[in-house]
Amino acid sequence: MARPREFDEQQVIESLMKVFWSKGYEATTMQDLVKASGLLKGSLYGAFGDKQALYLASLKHYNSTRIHSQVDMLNGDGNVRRKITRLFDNVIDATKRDIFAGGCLLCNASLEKAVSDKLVKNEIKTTIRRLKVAIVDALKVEGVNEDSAASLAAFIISAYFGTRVLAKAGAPAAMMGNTRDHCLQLLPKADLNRSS
Amino acid sequence: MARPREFDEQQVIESLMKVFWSKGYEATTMQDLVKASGLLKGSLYGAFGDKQALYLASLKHYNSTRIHSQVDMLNGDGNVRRKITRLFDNVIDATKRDIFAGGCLLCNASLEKAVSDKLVKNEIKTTIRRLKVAIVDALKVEGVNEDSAASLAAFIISAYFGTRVLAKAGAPAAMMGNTRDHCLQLLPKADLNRSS
DNA sequence: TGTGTTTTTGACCATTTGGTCATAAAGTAT
DNA sequence: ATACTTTATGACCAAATGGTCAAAAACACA
Repeated sequence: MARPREFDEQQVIESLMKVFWSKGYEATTMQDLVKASGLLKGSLYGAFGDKQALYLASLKHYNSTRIHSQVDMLNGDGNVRRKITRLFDNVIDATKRDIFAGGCLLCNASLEKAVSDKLVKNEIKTTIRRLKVAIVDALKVEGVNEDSAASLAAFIISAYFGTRVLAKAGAPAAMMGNTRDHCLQLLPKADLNRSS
Repeated sequence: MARPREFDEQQVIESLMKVFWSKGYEATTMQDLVKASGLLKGSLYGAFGDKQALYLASLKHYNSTRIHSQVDMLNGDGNVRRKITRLFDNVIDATKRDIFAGGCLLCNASLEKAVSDKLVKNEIKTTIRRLKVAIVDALKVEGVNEDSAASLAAFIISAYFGTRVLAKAGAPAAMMGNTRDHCLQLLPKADLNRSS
């Protein structure tokens, strides 16, 4: 048909995302994105669109690679206690591994772009809804009724997001474990009927 | 001695703060600040310093006018349950009154500037510490031991910050009340000994 | 009234910003 | 080969950015 792309789209988006992740939308310049991606400005615009589109694509990429893995875990096997534990521990582990100071791009986007960019807000709401549904379902499996599950899931997400904010504000790593343990306290205890 | 200031410093800072509050640091231009304050660029620089200094001053003003009132309330009379209830309800009420979409400047600063600006990070940490100490003290009054109180206070702040993020991401107003109620579940029940 | 000091003013600046576009290059299909 | 279509390239742009500065203005004090 015509001249083919010389770059891998996913790979480029991953590199763009890292910039937005660590610097935020406004503090990121097209120069930063050009340098990080290895492409030239014209190619970036041609392939993805303007800066807002690049950000939206980056956020979607973040959600589908970083958040969706958590959703899959929540939808997988295991009891709720184990799942919520892993929800936090996955972040704790990642924090210990990297020195990366970007925090959670989903939270960052919520505070920096949700109000000013409708498409971003929509992507955020959809992703949070997915997270919530996964937690609700995991709770219902253990016999928690619909309303309690919905209420509890929203609360856990609040606590989860809050820790990501506090962590970026310089809170010690132990704080995240502390928050995790308090969330566990609110969950139904292991089903003793089933283990007997 | 010399020519006196023609403006009220607190009043100007209040107007600057509102801009940073609603737009964030990077998205705010000196033009925005000039328009909002009524001063000219030269006066702003002469009186406060550069943009970073304006932001830091705005954040400190936010903390001393918006957060410190919460700290005072926590340090005042009443049992913990009532205090934590009011901690959330004050925000819920303010949200219902204003259509203002700035969220919490302390949270915004945590995600946008804590990593890149040491002075901002310090101000944030100091303010959060004050919040935490106030909650810890309120808990200790009710007989909660030091360690439990510290752990619980940190958790409540996580939940509190998390709701502010979710709210800005478009969560319904009821979510904040839901988070409040779950926090209350973790608190010691009203001291029945004392009421008998 | 005159002197000294600080503020106010707005013109000015280099640099950077996000974004465009004509051209060249690189493929594919005939 | 040739024509056609898409991509890559980098020069280019108007506008906006944060920040400066010399001059004028406004006060306090002697």
